[in-house]
Amino acid sequence: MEYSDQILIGPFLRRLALHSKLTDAEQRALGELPAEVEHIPARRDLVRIGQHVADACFIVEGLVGRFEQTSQGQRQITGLHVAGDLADLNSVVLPQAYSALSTLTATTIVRLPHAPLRLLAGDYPGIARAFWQESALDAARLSRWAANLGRKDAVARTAHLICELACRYLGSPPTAFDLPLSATQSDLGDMLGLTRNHVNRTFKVLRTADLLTWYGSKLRVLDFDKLVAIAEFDPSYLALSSFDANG
Amino acid sequence: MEYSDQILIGPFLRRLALHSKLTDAEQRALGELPAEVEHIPARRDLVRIGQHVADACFIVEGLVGRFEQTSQGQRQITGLHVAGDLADLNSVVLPQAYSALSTLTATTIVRLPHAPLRLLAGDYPGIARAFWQESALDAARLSRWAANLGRKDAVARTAHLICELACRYLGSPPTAFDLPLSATQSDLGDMLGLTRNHVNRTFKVLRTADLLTWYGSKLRVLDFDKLVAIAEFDPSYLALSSFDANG
DNA sequence: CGCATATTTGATAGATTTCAATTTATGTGG
DNA sequence: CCACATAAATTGAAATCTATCAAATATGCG
Repeated sequence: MEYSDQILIGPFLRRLALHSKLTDAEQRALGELPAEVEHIPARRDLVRIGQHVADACFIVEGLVGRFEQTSQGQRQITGLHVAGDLADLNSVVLPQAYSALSTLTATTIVRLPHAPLRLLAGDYPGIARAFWQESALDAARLSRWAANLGRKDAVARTAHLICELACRYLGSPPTAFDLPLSATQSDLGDMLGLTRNHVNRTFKVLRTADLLTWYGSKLRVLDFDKLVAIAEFDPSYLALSSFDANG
Repeated sequence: MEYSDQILIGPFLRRLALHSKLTDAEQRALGELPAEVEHIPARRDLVRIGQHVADACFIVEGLVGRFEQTSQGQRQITGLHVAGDLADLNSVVLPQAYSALSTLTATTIVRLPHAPLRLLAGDYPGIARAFWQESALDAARLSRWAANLGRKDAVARTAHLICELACRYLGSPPTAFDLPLSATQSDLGDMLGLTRNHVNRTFKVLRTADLLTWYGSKLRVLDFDKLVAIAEFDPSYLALSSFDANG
C-alpha cells in the first residue's frame, strides 16, 4: 500500500459528496475500504467482455476507456474514465461485463472488491444512493456520447469530445489549457467512430482554425469557447459543481 | 385507477426478480406503490431536458424513446423503453433531466412519485440494489447503442436495432414474428443516426434480401437469424433470462 | 543508425446526405 | 363514399462526407 486510503479515495469521496449528502459515518466507512495500488501500462485490459468481475477499479491516475468490440476486431470506445472515477462501479450489481475496460495511458488504479462495497451499500442507504447515482450519471454521459456519434459530423464530434474531457479533467470550463490526452489518433478514432485517417484530417481542420495545437501526445486548447460553439456543448450533463447545482 | 396495482407493476416486478432476489416483503412493498393510469398520445414529451422531475414513468403499454437534441432541432434517440420498463428510474437519483423522454406511439403509463420510491430504496436494500441494477443495465444498453452508431453501416445498424427491439418485446429470440414498431421512418432515422431518406433505402435493402416486410406501421421479420448475423447481434447485454443466467 | 510506430498527405471509392419531386397512405369533413 | 388535406413513403440525381488504399514523412527507442 503506497498511500493512505483516505488520500486515494479522497477525490471520489468529494465527487460523491458533490451530488449526494453523505453522513460522517458514511464517509468514514468509505474511507476504510481496503486499497492497494496497482500500476498498469497503457493498452491493457482491466476487464474483458463476458468476464465475471469481482472488484471495481478506482482510477488514481491515467485514462481508461470503455470498449465495445465487433467480431471483426472493430472497436468503439463509448466512454472514458479519468482520475477520481470509480470506473466500473456498475459491476457491483452486474458482475458479468458487457463492455471491456482498457487503459489508454499508463494508469494507477485501486481494485475495490465487490464484497465490502455491497456491504456498505446494504448498511448505508446514503452510500447505496450515491453509487446508484454514479451509474445514472454514467448513463447520462453514454446517452450524450451516442447522440454525438449519431448526429454530429467529424469536426463537431471531435470538438465535443475535447470539451467533455477538458471539463472532466479540470472540473470547470477552461479558457486555454493543456489536455494530457496521451491517446493515439487511432484511439481517438475509436472514441469518435472515425478512422485514424480521418481523425488526422479533422485535427488538421481544428488546427488550421487555430482552435488547438497537438504536440507530442499533448493537446493544447487555444479557443475553448469556439470549440463549445462548434460542438454545441452543454456541460450540465456532467453534473460538475462548477456549472450548476444539482439536486 | 383502472386496474389493481399488482397487475400493473407485475411485469416490472418479474423483470426485477429476474436479476435480483427480492424478499416477499420487498415485493409486497413494491406492489403497494400508488398507481394511476394515464393514456398519452403519440409524440408527446413525458420529460423535457432540464426539467426537474418528480416521478418516474412506468410503461404499461406503448413505446417511449430517450431523446437528445441539438440546438438546430436535430434529434437523436439513444434508447427505447417498452411495456414493463420503468423508463426514467434514473430520475430518482438525478431529478434534473439531461435527456428528454417522449412517446413514439400512443402509450399507457403510470407515474410513480419519487418520494415513495426513495423510501423503499432506503428501507429495503434489495430494492435499492434492484433499482441501481436497472440503471446499470440502462448504461449497458446505451453503450451498445453508441457502438452501433459509431462502428456499423446503415444496414447492420438497422438490423441491430430490430434485433434488440425484438428480443426486448418478446423476451426471447424469435424466428419469424411481427414487431409492433409503429414508429415512422423519421423516428427510425433518429434512432439510427440516419436521415429518414436513407432509412427508407436501407429498409429496401432488407426487404429485397427477404429479411423483413414493412406494412402499415408494422414490421414482420422473416429471417431473424440472418438479421442477427448482419448485425453481429449478441443479446447477452440485454440480460434477458431466456438467453443466459445472470448473477 | 535501424527499426517500429505514429502522423501526415494524396487519390479514389463508397456511403450518406441533401435537395427535389412523385407517389402512396391516412385522416377528416361533407 | 368521395374529395380534400396532410403526412409518410418512395425514388432520383447531385453534392458532401468519410473510408479505404497507398505512400511518405516524422518520431521515439534500443
